[in-house]
Amino acid sequence: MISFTEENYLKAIYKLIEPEGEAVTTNAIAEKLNTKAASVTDMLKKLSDKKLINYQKYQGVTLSSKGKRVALNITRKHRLWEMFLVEKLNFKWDEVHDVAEQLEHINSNKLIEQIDKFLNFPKVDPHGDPIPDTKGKLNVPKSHLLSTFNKNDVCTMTGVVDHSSSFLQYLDKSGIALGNEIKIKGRIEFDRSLQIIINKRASIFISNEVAKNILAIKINETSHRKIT
Amino acid sequence: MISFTEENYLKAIYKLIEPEGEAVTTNAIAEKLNTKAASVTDMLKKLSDKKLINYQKYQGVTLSSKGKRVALNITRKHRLWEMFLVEKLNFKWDEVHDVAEQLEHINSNKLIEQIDKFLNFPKVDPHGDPIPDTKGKLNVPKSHLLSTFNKNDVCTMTGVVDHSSSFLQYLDKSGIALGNEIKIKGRIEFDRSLQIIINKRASIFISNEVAKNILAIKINETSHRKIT
DNA sequence: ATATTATTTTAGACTTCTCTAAAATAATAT
DNA sequence: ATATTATTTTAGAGAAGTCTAAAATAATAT
Repeated sequence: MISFTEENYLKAIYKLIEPEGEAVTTNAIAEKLNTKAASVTDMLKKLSDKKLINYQKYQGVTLSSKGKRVALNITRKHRLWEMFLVEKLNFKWDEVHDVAEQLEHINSNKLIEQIDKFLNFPKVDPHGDPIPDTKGKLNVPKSHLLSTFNKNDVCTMTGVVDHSSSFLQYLDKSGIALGNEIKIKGRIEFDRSLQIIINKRASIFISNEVAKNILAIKINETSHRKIT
Repeated sequence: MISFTEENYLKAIYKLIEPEGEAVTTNAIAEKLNTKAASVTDMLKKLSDKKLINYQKYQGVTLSSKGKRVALNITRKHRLWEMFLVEKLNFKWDEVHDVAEQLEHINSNKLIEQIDKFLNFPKVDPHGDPIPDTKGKLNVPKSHLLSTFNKNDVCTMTGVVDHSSSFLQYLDKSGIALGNEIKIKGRIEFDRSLQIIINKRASIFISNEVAKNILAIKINETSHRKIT
């Protein structure tokens, strides 16, 4: 049996490992879960005893395959519930996180599979994050930061990096949404802000900071992206 | 803040009080929650300190108005979730209880109000139990045990007393469902079983034990019920 | 009315998860 | 290479909820 708290630790560890694949530190986990390093160490021992993580004192943590399966399953439930809230219950994409955080711990296979079916088996959640399948497979083309595209590139917005309500609400106000076509009109050298055209109509400026938090996939073939 | 466990105690107390309105004993609560009397006593002190119940040593428990409000709110959530599972996710009425038991503790006003709206504001759950409104009001005509009706009475089935899957599955097999018209054809003196006609078509026999677990409302005006 | 039985409460201990403070280890700076 | 700093772990204790065994109270039977 895996407790509510253990599930949260595994999910946090998964999220911290995901981007780079490197072992995660005690402090990083403590910060993510708003708890103290000492509490984390206690829990790491427990998770290690249960073979859910690979852990050696002072050496950081990775997930075992068993732990990864659990983490992906919670992520699957979280993202399906977010989708449900937005698609069926009129929630906005900046309102779903806290509720999904609770719903993800509901334990019923039939329930989550029926939700999946009810939503017609979505591949991504309302923020564009991929929904793992029952086996934990993620099957979505890889996106890139909008900040790495070049002048005249045309792309489709596929996701966000920052999930905070303030950022999501800013995007709403600016008329930037998942699925939009975004064309890079140019970059202002002064502050590295980008001029973009949304859906061939609205032309707006976004800061480089914003561009670094938008994910997209290129449509045309003008040239290659550069690192920022 | 009311914990998960406290919510469960309040709900259990509410359910035990409901039928007769009498103070509830420590042992009754312990049995309902599959726990020990000593644990119950501890929790009763805590709930009493929080003014959620009226409790004096050895004298049994009733709910305070605050406690009743909490209990009704959980009941509301439980029954709305049951309805959701049956109406939208293809659950059978004998499958919903355990999942709803988890879902009822999800804390989000917006969520439960949207579920209510999504279901078009149902008045009763899949077992015919009334769903309290946001204020805790129950607004459904009072039903009676099928065992208390008389020969030639015609009634509509409105609910069940026993909620066990085995009983619900028995009703399914016998073709007895909520909303059915039931006519009392007669009573067999030998074992007090009833012969009934369902929806003017199927004629079957049910034991008095079964009749005591079916709730109904009379349609015609033949005569008056007697106690069993 | 008192003895017996049943119920309820108290006392003390255990589990899970948390914390603070101190000790141990690792990383960094000169 | 060693001193300083930062990170991590250990030790010990607290809160919530549970348990068993024993004590206190209430109910019942004669």
